[in-house]
Amino acid sequence: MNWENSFVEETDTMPQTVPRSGCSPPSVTQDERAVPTSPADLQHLLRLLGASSPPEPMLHSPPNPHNKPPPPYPEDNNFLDRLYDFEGYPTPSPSSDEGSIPAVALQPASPYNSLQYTTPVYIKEEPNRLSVPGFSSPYPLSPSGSCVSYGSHNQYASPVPHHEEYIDIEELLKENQILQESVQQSYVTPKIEIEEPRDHILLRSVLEDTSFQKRLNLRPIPLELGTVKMEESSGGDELVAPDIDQVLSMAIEQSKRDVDNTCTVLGISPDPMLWSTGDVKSWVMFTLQHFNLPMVPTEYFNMDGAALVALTEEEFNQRAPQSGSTLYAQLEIWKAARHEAWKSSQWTEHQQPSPTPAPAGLPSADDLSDDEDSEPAGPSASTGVGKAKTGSTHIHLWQFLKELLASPHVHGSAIRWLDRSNGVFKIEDSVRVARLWGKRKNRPAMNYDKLSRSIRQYYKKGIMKKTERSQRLVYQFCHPYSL
DNA sequence: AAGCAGGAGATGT
DNA sequence: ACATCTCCTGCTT
Repeated sequence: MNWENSFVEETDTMPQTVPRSGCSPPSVTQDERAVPTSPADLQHLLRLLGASSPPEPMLHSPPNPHNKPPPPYPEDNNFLDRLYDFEGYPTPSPSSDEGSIPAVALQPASPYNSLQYTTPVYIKEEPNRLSVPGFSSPYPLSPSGSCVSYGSHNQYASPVPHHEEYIDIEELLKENQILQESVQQSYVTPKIEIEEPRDHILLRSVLEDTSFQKRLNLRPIPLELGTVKMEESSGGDELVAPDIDQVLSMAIEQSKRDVDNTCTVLGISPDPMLWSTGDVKSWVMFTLQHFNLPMVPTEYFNMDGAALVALTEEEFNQRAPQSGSTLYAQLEIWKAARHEAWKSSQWTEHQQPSPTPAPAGLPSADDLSDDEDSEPAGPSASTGVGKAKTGSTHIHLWQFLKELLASPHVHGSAIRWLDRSNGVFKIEDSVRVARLWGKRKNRPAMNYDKLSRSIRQYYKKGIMKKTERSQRLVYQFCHPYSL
């Protein structure tokens, strides 16, 4: 593995011929974030149920008396910072010309259930709702954890909770596991049927039990999600029976979005069946990083997506003794998410023509998976914060390449430094790099031929130069640009 | 076949 | 105006 490049990106010190984009702090005001207080609790609930949420290790797992999160990734503590920077999260950029979000509204990936967390899970009564993770970002329904602050980005840190309680959610998790198994089964043998709310029975029964609200000192959850409004002071606290369908659909939608966002970050298809060997390795590395699990040699996962999907949990554990179960569980989530995406696409086609992912198990199309940065389909999207759609299309190619280079754990199989100090890098997977670039610039027809033409334009601009010994797919930044 | 080099017009912001 | 994007021809690996 060549992941040892753990330098700190310093794009902000680079010459800014054009303002960087997508890095302005999302000047979020309370009004903008028209999210009801109670859905914050709902988000917690969804996380408990493993609907999909980032691991948020410091928020939901281990009780940390010092309120100081452990370093997310031992090999590269700046990884998350950079990843979030890449996603348009606040980086002190002197020349941000827009307060918008990158086109790919990248959110921390996290299609992840909570099965692997055996430690008690926190549920918090958050006096300051605005800081509840997932709602302090401009992406109302998105991931949770996006704004978790590592390092310097503490302006988005979650406040110290006033009080916390533990609950035992083993039962919920068990239910969730069963639920997932059923979903997985239906993935394996996809049938053309619309059986929407017939499944999830266990989840439904759990959700219908509102006693947890009192038990956990939570605010009641008014699931008038279609007309979500922020009514902070009016405190609509009357108990409303949760609409299970909406909770479920929120959970599923969230799961799909998280998966899709990870796809954007990694440049892979949302359907594991379509993954190439490189995709599989990227996903494995990313997931291990994401869960703070020990790295394993990528050769252990030298297989394509179809082979990966076919692995049993035991086989995962053989390859990665300490993390096989987690990887396996995550893959299950991905499968389920694809299945759900496919199912919903089956009947949204009749409702309204909206671009939906290619059906899982029907890999007729290519794996472009351009659906990831779609606006949050969740209810709170109706409040008009929607600026995530067309974000940082102004980014320069050289900046973009440096972004990729700055996340070797994520993109190391696509592009990596050969000589960091001299700015020499190599594109290992030209197709993927071009695909990522095309997504970022919203240019679906982008390919490496065009991308490389743009790189060549940099020769006479003094941004890049030819390497001494010309090698295929090897380029070199001119001095100040490589810093 | 894939990549490299560079001209030239088109395009989006 | 600028930074690509797109298409192209010819060359190299």
